[in-house]
Amino acid sequence: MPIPRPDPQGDRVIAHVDMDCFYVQVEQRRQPKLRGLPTAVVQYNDWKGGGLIAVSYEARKFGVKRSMRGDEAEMVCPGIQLVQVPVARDKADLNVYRSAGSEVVSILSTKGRCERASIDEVYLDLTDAAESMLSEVPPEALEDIDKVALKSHVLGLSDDEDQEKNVRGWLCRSDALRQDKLLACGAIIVAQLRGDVLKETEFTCSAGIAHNKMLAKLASGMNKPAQQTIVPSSAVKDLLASLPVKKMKQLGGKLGTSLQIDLEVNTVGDLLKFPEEKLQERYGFNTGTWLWNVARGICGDEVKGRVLPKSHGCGKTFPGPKALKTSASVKHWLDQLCEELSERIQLDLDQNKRVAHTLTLHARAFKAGDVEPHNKFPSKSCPLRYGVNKVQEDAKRLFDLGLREFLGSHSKSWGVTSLAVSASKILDTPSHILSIYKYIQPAYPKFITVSNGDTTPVAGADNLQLTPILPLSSVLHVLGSPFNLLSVSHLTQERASHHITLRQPSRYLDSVHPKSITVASGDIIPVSGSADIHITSSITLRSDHKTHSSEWHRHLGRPPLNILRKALPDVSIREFTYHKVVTSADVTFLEDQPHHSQPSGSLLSPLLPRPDVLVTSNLPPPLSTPLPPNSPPLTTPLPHKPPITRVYTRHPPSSTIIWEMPSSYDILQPADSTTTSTAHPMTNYVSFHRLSPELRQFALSLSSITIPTSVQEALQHLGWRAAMDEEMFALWGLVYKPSSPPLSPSAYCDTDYAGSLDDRRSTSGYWTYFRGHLITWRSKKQSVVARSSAEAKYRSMTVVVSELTWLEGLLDDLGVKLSAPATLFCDSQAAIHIAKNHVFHERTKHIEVDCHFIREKVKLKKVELMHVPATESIYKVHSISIYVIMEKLAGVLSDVSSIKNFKLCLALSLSIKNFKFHEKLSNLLSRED
DNA sequence: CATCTTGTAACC
DNA sequence: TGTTACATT
Ligand SMILES: Nc1nc2c(ncn2[C@H]2C[C@H](O)[C@@H](COP(=O)(O)OP(=O)(O)OP(=O)(O)O)O2)c(=O)[nH]1
Ligand SMILES: [Mg+2]
Ligand SMILES: [Mg+2]
Repeated sequence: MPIPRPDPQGDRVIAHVDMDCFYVQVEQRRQPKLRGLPTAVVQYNDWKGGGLIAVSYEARKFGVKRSMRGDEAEMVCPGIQLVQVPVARDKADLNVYRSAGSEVVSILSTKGRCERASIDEVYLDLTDAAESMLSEVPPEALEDIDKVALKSHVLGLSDDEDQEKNVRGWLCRSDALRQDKLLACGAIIVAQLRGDVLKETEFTCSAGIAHNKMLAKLASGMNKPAQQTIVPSSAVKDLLASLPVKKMKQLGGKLGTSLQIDLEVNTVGDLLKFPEEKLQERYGFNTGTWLWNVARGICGDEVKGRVLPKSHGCGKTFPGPKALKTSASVKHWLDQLCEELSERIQLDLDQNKRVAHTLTLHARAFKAGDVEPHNKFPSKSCPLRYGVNKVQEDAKRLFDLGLREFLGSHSKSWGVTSLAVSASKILDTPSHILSIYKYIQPAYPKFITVSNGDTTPVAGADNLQLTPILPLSSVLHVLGSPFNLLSVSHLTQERASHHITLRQPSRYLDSVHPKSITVASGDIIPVSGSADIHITSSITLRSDHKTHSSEWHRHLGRPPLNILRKALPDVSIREFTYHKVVTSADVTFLEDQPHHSQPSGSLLSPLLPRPDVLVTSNLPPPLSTPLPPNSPPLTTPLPHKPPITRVYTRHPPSSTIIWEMPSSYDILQPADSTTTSTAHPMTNYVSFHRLSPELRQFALSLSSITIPTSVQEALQHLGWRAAMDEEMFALWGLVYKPSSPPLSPSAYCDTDYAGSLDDRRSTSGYWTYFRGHLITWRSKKQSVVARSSAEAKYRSMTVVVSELTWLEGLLDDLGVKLSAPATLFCDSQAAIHIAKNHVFHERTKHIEVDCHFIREKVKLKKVELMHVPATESIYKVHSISIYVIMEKLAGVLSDVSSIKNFKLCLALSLSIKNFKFHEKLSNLLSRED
């Protein structure tokens, strides 16, 4: 239930976007011949043709409804195309819809705060975008308005013969209320976004544009498919007066029924006559207030800036005779569910750097002979430990715990009718903890004997994570080999989610000329016509369809390209599309310990009959025909190989890297588990409680001067405002040289060594710029205890270097030739010294690897290190973490993910930090007196 | 015990 | 921490 609150600002511009018959569109994109046909997506189909969960608009005309049985749908709509939901591990696998949803979100989240409300819908807060549009290019000044926008429905606007002209008139009215003008701007922005979505994903959607979430949601459903509806304030009263209560979100269930039956309220308007107190009395304070507001079209619920899910779950029902009656069958299904869940949280970790902290088990069960089941199977939860086996083990334990409670003293037989596991309390994680492992290559043999007896050189090794697209089933163990192998097709797909740029000349060979087993590394390189295909004459392109850059960037967890484009107004950016490219040069192995098959085969699914790709130690001749310009990606499947007689077995994974986390990983635990965390997860790593006693004392002693609690508050105070201006100038003015900004990225890194005296781990942050534009930023707690501030600083530099390397790679992809090496600003001469010099103090394994990495870069002139004197005010090595301050502000600001807010927040944080620094100084001085 | 799966949020 | 409602039911 939304928190009742009066509308904070009545002129927000909120949009709700909902995909049209979403799963159907996803399937139609996969099988274009289904387009235009009556189609439905059906889940399982052995029993009565399965259940429908999405229905195309063509099929709806025949009366086909969601939740119908497949058989029934075929009766009312002969010839209906029924597409089955993918199945994995004998259960529905919704990942393809999840990632299609993410594709859409990555486009819709570019114009304002975006809340992913379900797999196919988002709320957008377009207030800022609409206001800048109104002040810069108001609709009335536009000569040409997006056709999509002209097709908007405007509630309360009388019909006209030329409806488009009519709508244009409404959108461009110069004497309209400011509120309506803002909505008009919002509608134009939404029209643009919907056009982008269609262009980039081939999906259509519908949208509602209004002043709050409730009305926007209502509107998005009023005209479907592929349309948008605007709700001006003036239309709200009439709209609600005739709206059946059940149509309103949250009133479709019991509460709505109670309104109808107990209060004889049939339309939302009918609610108007009930005083707030009456509603509160009957339905509780919060719900009562909410209802009272709903009747008036008021909804202060804010658009949360959240595009990732807060939990992952998977479950399965075992209806009727399928009920599970033995502990072994429960274990089997729990294992399946946990395997899927593990893959999904691992993917979240890889892609989003988030860690789930709670595992919950839900089940439904009955007792034999129980007619009136009086108790339910209780849900149980426990801390989540990463690793498939551990999740499985814990889930089973939770089940057994629940079962004992469910059965009580009875020892009757039972049946389980549903099982579900979920992972929740997902927190953001320091970004580079895992990346350290990338640079620690396990020792691997120089040669390997493969299944046909050949000896072949090993070109390289790598660590990979199991993911949905790189599942256990693609991991092969070769008898006699100390390594396990991956199939190239799976590996390629896996690699598609990592950006690996081929810079060095490598050997490539064609998988059409295989000779012996090994595994190739997959890669992504940009392809523009034929321009980039010169890397080798023997590349095999494998891609089912072109993948748009936006999708790659989402995979890469990167900010949208438009930020970068903004930085390059005068540079023509090459349009490009990424294709998946398979190269088969480097041998990639997984795991440094071989695993052997287990005699009891429940974990072993069918063996892969043969390896996918064969590679020889000798380069085969290059492809005789180079790929022609603009050739479409080859979709040829890998060629059929003769069966190989060697036995391959699979094994449970043990490569889950999080197991190998240093024990310091537990710093991610919330400082105080009873504290409710704020919306901003940083509080879980850096928080007031975690400060040393001295620092805590100090922070508390600052009460004499009011420290602003929000950016807004600070902006109103002249002193703070001036301080922020100064910081803003220092941060952005310093870098930005409008006359001729250098074509090279730069970055700053900062470390608060003493910011965490209690655990001696440093917090570091970085921000990267390109021509004065902030491109990426992050702050995190370092995972390793540093021995000196120089080392702490040095560590944060290695992180930012990898970020710069990425940025350079991206710019290169975009065809931007850099005019100078990237610059890394750092305030620690000592750290720069470490980076520039080959000799330095003995280090742990971790830092040796890191150091090596950064020194290579410096040597290669990829990065230039610059010392920024502390007086330049960007970096002052204070003992107060600006992240502690930022975290507090961020809690209030609620959205540090937008660049504008981030800048303001950072500037204010630095101001506060400076202030505290001076306070501390004067404290120290006075004490010395 | 045959509408399945999965996500959010409030309340306790 | 566990339960319930709602969405899409
Ligand atoms: N498993 C399951 N999935 C559902 C159910 N209802 C909807 N979904 C899935 C399939 C839908 O395509 C997707 C989005 O739901 P919507 O309510 O937005 O409906 P849909 O997009 O299909 O049609 P629409 O054009 O929005 O009316 O969510 C359901 O009852 N069970
Ligand atoms: Mg939809
Ligand atoms: Mg929807």
